[in-house]
Amino acid sequence: MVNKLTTEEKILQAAEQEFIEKGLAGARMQQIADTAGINKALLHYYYRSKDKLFEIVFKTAIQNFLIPKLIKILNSNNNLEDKIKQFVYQYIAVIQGNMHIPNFILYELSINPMRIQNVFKEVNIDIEKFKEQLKQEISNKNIIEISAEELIINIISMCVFPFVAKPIITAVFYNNIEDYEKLIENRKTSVSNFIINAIKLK
Amino acid sequence: MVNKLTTEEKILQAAEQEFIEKGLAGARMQQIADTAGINKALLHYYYRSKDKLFEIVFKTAIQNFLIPKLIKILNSNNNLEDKIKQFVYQYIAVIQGNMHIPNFILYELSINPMRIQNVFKEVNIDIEKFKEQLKQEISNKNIIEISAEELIINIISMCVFPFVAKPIITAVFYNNIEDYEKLIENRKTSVSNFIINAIKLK
DNA sequence: GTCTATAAGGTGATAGAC
DNA sequence: GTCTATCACCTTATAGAC
Repeated sequence: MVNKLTTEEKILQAAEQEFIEKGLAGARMQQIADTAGINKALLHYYYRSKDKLFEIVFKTAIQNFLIPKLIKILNSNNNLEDKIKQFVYQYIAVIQGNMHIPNFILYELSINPMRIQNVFKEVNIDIEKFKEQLKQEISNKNIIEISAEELIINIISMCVFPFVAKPIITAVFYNNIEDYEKLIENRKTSVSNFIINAIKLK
Repeated sequence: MVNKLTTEEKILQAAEQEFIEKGLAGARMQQIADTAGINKALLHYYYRSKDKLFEIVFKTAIQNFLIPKLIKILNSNNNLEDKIKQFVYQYIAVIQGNMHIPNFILYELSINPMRIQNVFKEVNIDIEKFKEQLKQEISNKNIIEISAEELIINIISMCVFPFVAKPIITAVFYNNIEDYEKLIENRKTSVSNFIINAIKLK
C-alpha cells in the first residue's frame, strides 16, 4: 500500500501516536521521526518545537472528544430517555475506537490545567435547551430533582471511567481482556438503563 | 518547626510530591533532592535509581487508594443502602484529601499496565460476601438485576471521575474553584442517592 | 524540502573526599 | 551518611550542504 500522506501529515500522525502513548514528557522527537519515516530535523522544519507539535496534537484530541456529537444529542428534539440512550451509546462507541485518548487528555490537563483555556476560548458549550427540558421533566414530576451539570457528570463518569481504569478493572475483576471487552460492549446499553432508572421518580 | 524526619523519609515525601505532580517521565531527581533539602547523590545512596524510588512511591499510592477501607465496608454486616452511602462518602472524602493521586495512578498504569501485577500479587480483593448480599436482594425483588462488578464500577466511576476531570468540569460548568468544591462536597451524599434510586426496583 | 553533523544543555548515576 | 565534582549519555534544536 502506497503512503499518499504529505510529510506534514505523516509527522502529525506519528506525533499523535507517540504523545498519546508516552505523554508530553515521555515522548521522543526521534521516535516521532522514525515512525513518520523521516528525519528529526524535518520535525522542526514543519513544527518548530516539541511543544508546538504537542499543542496541535492535544488541541485536536480534546476537540474531538468533548464537543462534537455530544452537545448535538443533548440539544436535539428527542425525549429525555432517548437522548440518554443515544448519548451513552455514541460516547462509549467513540472512545472504544480511541481507548487511550481520555487518559491522555485528563493526564496532560492535570499536569498543566491552563491548557484547557486554549481550547475553550474557541468553543462554546451550550446546554441551555437540555437544561430547559430537564426542568420541565422535574416540574412534571417525571424525574427526581437533579441539575443538568450533575446528571451530565454522572453520565460521562460512567461512560469514560471504565476506559481510564482499564488495567485496574481487568486485573481486579477479570484477569483477561475478553471479559473486559464484553463489559464495555454491555455498558453501551446497561449504563443508560441504570441512569434512566436513577432519575425516575417512584 | 523542626523537621524530625529521617533523611530516608524526607526523600520519600519529596519523591511522592514530585512523581505525583509530574509523573515518572517528567519528574527530576534534582527537584526531589531540592525539596528534601539534601543532595542528589544521597537519593542514589538510599534508593539506588529513579525507577526503584518511583516503584516504592507508586506501590504505596495504589495500596492506599484501592484496597483498605473500601472492601471492609462492602463486606460488613450493614444493609445494602447503608453500605453504598458509607462507601461513597468515605471514598470521596479520602480522595478529597489527595486530589492528584487518582490521575497519577491511572496514568502510570495506562503507560505501563504491567505495573499492576506487582501490586496485586500481594493483595487479594474478596467481594464474595457483598456478591451474596446482592444476589439475595435481587432474588427478593428489592433491586434490579445487576452484577456486583458492574455496580462497583458504576459507584467508583461516579466517585473518582469528577476528580480526574477537575480542570474540564471547572472550565465547562463553573469557571471557579469554589463551585467545583461545592459540587464535590455535595456528591458525598448525592451520588449514593442517585445509585440507590438506580438499583431500586419499581 | 530533506538530509547529515553538531551544538548546547540537561539527566541519571557514580567516584571519592570528608 | 553526606557532600562536591564529574562522567556518560540522551534530548531538543539548529547550521549548512544538497
